[in-house]
Amino acid sequence: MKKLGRPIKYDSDAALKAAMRVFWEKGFNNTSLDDLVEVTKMNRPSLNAAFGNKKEIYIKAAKMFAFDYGEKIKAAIDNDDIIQSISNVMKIALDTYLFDVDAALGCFIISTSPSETKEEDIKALIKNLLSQLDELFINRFERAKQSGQIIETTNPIALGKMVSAFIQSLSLRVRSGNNEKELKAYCQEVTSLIEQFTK
Amino acid sequence: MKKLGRPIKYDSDAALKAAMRVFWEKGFNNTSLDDLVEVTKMNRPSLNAAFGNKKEIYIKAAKMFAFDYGEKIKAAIDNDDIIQSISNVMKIALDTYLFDVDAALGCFIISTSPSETKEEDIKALIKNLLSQLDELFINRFERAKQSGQIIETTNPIALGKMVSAFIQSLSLRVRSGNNEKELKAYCQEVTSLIEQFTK
DNA sequence: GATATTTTGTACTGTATCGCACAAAATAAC
DNA sequence: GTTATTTTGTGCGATACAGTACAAAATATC
Repeated sequence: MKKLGRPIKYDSDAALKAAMRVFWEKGFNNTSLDDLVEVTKMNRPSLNAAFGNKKEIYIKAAKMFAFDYGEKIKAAIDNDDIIQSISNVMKIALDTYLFDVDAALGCFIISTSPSETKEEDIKALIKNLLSQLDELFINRFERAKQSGQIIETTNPIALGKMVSAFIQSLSLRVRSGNNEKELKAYCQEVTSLIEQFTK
Repeated sequence: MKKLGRPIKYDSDAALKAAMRVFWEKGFNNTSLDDLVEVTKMNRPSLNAAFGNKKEIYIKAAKMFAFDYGEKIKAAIDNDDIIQSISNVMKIALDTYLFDVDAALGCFIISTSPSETKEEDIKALIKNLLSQLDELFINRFERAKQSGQIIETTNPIALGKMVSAFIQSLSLRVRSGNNEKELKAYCQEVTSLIEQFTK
């Protein structure tokens, strides 16, 4: 059954993706509604009807990023060998942060949210991201310890938070303009360090 | 010899500190010149004459933060015992990031610069901070290895970048609203992890 | 074909903002 | 005391921006 009234012209999902891309590059404040109108190919009232005001669009974009990113990380971490698992994660993170050839944007949230922490709901985005990353890696290292891949004296929680920190630092390194060669070497160093904890 | 003309009313150093405080809390874009006028107790033309335009004020504030922070870290790292050394650094970092009781602002640069990377000179602030932190910790771990405190098979570079990453993550954790208890526990975990690399 | 309903597109309103102009004030030099 | 010089303080001008009002357009229902 079709909807009454004039049909919608825009592709809601593609529009949000495009909005995400601008926010990701320019941040919340440096992105204007005019920018959003341009990249989404929507007009201002439609933007508002579809996603709410500017802050609400930003938050929807951030959540979209976090969800997609989370799915990719979960897929990458799913490997029985702990070293391969972490190595895959670092690779996916770097791919995501580099986004495409021209744009080295880092993590959407780490790059754009901390300057907006006056807004409690934006502040919460960071906290959620960090705790999700922590939990993901901690679980993975607990599994690795149970399967005997990690030496007994190490704390899976500490290891998990270590990888979490490395991945956050990677975002900053990407965003601040490190070149791809440096970044790949960095990921390699992380993996090597974790090998020290394996049997 | 006194200067010609009407005497300057403001305290240049105190004004820049006050400006730094606002930028630190609100970020570059959410801080208005009116805010700066208010906290510095200077008028707009004086602000401009003393520090340049808004972006130049921000950069001067960021450099002031980085310098002061660097000095504090260098003082804290100066301890013959590597564990005590890193423990001191984490404590100083947390103190700096918490700033005072009411304000949990994180690192000035990590909290406010990444959203402004369209400006190359602001982007450079991040890169400089990260490489300074890296270098500081790498040097420290190299010394620790030479003095036989660190086990031979570990790479001082990897350890240095690990602490660097932890300290950056700490900033994000502070900024996103983790409470002091959680944060202190986090610092403790970092220290414990490093003990795994000591003899 | 007429009517109701929903989206579109334009244009506007009100506000916040930055940087600067200009005269008054305060001091040193003469 | 007069003049030159520098800072102060007020206020302006120009711009950018977010959100919305309103009429036109496009479709479903009757």
